[in-house]
Amino acid sequence: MNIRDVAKKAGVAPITVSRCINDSGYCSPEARIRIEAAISELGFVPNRLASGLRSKRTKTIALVVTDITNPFFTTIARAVEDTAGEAGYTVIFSNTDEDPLKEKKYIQMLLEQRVGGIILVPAQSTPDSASFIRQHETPIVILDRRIDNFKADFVRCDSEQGAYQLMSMLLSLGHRDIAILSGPVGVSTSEDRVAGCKRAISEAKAGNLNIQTFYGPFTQQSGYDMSIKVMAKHPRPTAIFAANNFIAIGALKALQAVNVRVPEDVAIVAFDDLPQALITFPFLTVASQPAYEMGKKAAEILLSKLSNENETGFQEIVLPAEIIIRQSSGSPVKP
Amino acid sequence: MNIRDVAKKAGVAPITVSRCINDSGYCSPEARIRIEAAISELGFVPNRLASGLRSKRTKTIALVVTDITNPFFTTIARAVEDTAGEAGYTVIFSNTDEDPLKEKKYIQMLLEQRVGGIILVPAQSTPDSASFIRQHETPIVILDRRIDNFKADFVRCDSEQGAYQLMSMLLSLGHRDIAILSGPVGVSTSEDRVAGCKRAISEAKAGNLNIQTFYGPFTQQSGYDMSIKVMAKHPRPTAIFAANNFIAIGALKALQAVNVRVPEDVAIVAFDDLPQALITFPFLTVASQPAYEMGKKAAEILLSKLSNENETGFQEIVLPAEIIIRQSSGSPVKP
DNA sequence: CTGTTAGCGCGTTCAG
DNA sequence: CTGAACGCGCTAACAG
Repeated sequence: MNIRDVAKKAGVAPITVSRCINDSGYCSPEARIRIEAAISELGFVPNRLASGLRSKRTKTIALVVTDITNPFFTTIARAVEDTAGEAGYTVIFSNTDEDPLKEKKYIQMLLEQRVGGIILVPAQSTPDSASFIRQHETPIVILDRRIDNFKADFVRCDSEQGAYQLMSMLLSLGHRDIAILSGPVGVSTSEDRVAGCKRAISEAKAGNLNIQTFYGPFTQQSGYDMSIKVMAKHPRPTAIFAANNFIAIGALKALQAVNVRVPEDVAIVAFDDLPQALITFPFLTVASQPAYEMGKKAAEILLSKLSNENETGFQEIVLPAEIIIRQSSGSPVKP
Repeated sequence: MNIRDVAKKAGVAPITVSRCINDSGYCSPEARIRIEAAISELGFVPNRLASGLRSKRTKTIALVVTDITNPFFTTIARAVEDTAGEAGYTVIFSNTDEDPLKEKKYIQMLLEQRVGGIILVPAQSTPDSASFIRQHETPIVILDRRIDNFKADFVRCDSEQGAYQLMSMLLSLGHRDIAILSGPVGVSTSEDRVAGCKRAISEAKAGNLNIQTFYGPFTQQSGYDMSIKVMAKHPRPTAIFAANNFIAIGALKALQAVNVRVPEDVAIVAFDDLPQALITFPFLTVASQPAYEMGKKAAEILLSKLSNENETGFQEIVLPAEIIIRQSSGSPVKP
């Protein structure tokens, strides 16, 4: 079953069917009616493989993230899918588990499928994967995390500023012994958040500051382990900055395990909010990232690259984090 | 750049390159070495569009779910991707938002792409979408929810039994006024869970039972709204059965809003657990579905259909729900 | 065990 | 504005 069968049935040439299906070129209204009738009568489904092979363009894009179980990325995935779906694109999601090897393998697969473009949350800040994509003339948008020495469209949240605000809050509440539970070294969001904290600290000019910084994966386990370690220290910190949602939850569980009250004994602030649909009692004071907008913006940029080939240079979109004050910081709650 | 270029460089025939890349047919070790050298030297990436067009098989499957923001489906997505990825398959995820029209649109797109097979969580129990897929000779595995009058491979959790156990627990704890906050009518998981409740109720043979059943979408908002309504009734229920995780969270928020304590004033049990990575203080007594195993099993069945064409009829895999007793039911917590 | 030939279904190109 | 011919890159079928 192909467009020739449809053409025969509708009494037109195959190419007319093609133009009708793809809205490329003119197709007379009466021909369109006969063609559509033939299509539904035959149950014809156009073959995008053949179409893509011939035209060297596919209506498929890919989103590569590092952890699909993190609601932050789930929300991004949804945004990308909504945006791309409206434009008639299919989205392939891939999950790298922060593993550069898995990332490389998936990118290879995506290029083999000739996806039209890729939105990449890089597992590491080296440009290998992104360069590989670009070598194959596939448009790319970098999302969430920076890649060193690589010029590209880039959508991210202002991690530095969000962390700065959270840390400033802790300092203004009088905390002097603070633990920073960061994400992994070599990931820009980790580093920006630590940098934001450091800026707040240096601007505070407070005396007797005791700031400890720990690095580990963006996981609950890591947050738990780092917190247990932290709580054994003397002097014990009176506040914790958690670099993402999973680390924060790990920290809360650890403090619960060692019978430390939040926020009475130790205050906690965190980067990344959790979706309200999943949380019964919102408790954490957070810098919330506009995940949906980030995904939407990334998809829009990619789609515009795919329609207009006019290269207008690269853009960097930086969206602000929103500070949401709740109980965990021990700070006065907004009315 | 194509396999002919590679073949020329390696001094073999194009078909030999093809056989080497796909491990189909024999390729001498020395040829393989020369071919691999040529591939990496040229930066060649095989074109799966052409391959799929010719061979009428693609290394791509699709997973269609109704709500990608629900961790239950996220976990399934991850399982499918892990399983398929190992076998060299790419997965396309689609999200229907419980909308049959969106479902139809996505399935059309997937068939156009000639995916090798589809794992479908149907938005409704009518066989339209599934029949459409089968008409196009694409293997299909139904996941989570039953489709009426349609024979197919089917992987699900035993909703009836899980609900039966939860409801039995409430009854044995002495509750007589119970509200069932169900999912939508016409979705088999909803109906099975209500049926399980009803079986427990009829077996209990308790007197003075006052059971009210409400139906609504599987969302937090619906859980909230139904709970507010329920709490205004006289006599007020002393226990709530929530048909999924989102409904349960909505119920908890509603009870909090009207100053009803859980479990002291009202006990709550729910279907679906929430991932531990997202929850600080696990509180809900639940029937937990083996989401990862469900996704894995569905993917395995689909992949086996794709490799062996030997039709051995259809299988229905029913995995048990696990009852996890926590505080919300007011029942004695397991040691 | 390897190579040759032909064609998958479509869209580009150029002619009518 | 519509149609005919060709070829995209690959592999099935068959030959050597």
